[in-house]
Amino acid sequence: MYVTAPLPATRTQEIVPSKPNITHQRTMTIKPGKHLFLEGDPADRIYEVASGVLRLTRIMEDGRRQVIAFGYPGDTVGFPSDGLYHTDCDALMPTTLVAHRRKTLESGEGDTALHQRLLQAALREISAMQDHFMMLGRKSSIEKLASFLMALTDRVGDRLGDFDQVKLPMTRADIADFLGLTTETVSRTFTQLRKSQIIAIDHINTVIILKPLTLRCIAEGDDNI
Amino acid sequence: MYVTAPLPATRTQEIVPSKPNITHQRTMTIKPGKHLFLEGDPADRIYEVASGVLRLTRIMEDGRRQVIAFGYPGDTVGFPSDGLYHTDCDALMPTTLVAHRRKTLESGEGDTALHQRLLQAALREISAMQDHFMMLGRKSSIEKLASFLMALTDRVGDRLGDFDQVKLPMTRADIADFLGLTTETVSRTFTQLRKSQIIAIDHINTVIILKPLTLRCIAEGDDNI
DNA sequence: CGACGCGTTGATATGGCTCAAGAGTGGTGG
DNA sequence: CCACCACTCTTGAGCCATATCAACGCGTCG
Repeated sequence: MYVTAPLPATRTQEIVPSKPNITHQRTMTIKPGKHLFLEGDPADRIYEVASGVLRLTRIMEDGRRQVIAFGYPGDTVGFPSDGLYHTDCDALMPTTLVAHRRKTLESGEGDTALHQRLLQAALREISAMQDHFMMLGRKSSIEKLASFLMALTDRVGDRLGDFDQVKLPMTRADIADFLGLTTETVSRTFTQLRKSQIIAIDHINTVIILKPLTLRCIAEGDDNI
Repeated sequence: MYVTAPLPATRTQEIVPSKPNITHQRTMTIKPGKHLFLEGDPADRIYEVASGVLRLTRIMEDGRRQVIAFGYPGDTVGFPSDGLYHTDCDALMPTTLVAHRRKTLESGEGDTALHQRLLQAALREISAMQDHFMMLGRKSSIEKLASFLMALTDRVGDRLGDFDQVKLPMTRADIADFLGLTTETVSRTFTQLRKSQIIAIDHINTVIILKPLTLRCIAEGDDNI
């Protein structure tokens, strides 16, 4: 049903260590389309994204897909539960990661400061997911897309004169599966925002936010523009 | 819009300490309808539910509500992010709690075993929320309700001869706001499951699962009954 | 050049929402 | 003990937002 087919599992063998000769290997690179881990894999590592973008997904047997999150630089992915990963994770572009032992999070042995950082990342993750709930459960398609664009712009947007600009490394299908919509609805909603002069679209994957305040109002559900 | 109005804030003053004379107060009781904390409150405590049921909610300005989770015995609520709570929390019935200092989770000073337990609870929470995402974003109303009933039955159901039985301490509106539906749709879906002889309903708030396997299939999206 | 993947747009279908009415259910006070 | 009231739940009718099905354009790659 969903265009983006579950890819055949190509995993760790595809990960290219950046500094192959150091004993305590921690930094690595992953190529677009390659999986960092799959749902059900033993979760021995937790990863901090240094550059690039990751995609965390869950897939039902019949192919329905939910994008749980996109992992941007500064994000931490791969939190274990019962020692396993509970999502698939792959890269949307060449992505560099710093890997940490699961023990660093779970027992705190060794690097206390790192343990703290990973723990805080887990707590932020819980908070971010709560936002996402409201979006999935209670917002209209235009509110969903506006929320998504605002969140991404706040996080990784660029100032462009009077406007904001944000690059979208993911496909419309990814956005749809993140927001609980179809690609068609996402596309129509982009068009609607574009025709309302709230955004402009440059080469499909770059969005210019012409009216950030208006977009934020839409995201919050202020229907009186 | 939603029937259950945001209640006036009645908070900690309503919490009844069970053992008022002990210095290191940790166990407490909260009455139905009373708030344990509100979104934006400083998050100085993390709570383990010992008995009863809590409700974690988020509310938009226009009244749209999302139930983030129900807190059953064994669950931990109140994970802080930036030192604040990010949901409201109130009780659906008389509920007893064990309170822990935020520091116990964050710094791990003192009780290492407890620190471990709270950390694991946070990781389980992340995993549980990922399930919830799939439900909110990609499931039909009947799949949502079936998932909800199965999860609750697995967690707190009773064996009743050949059947399973589960009590629902929350209203239809709560279930609707948890599943991203309306009360009418929840009610109609209950009726549909009842007419299909998959469940029976006893006094509104007790559900008997007549065909657990069928219900589980529906929850997973196996449409071929 | 042809094939494919992705995005857009159009036409139509439909699942869940909205609005409305009525049927339990429980609590309260006379 | 009953009458009343407030609240929740259920059911019906109609509608609307989004899904579905389909066609096509565009860019990329072999």
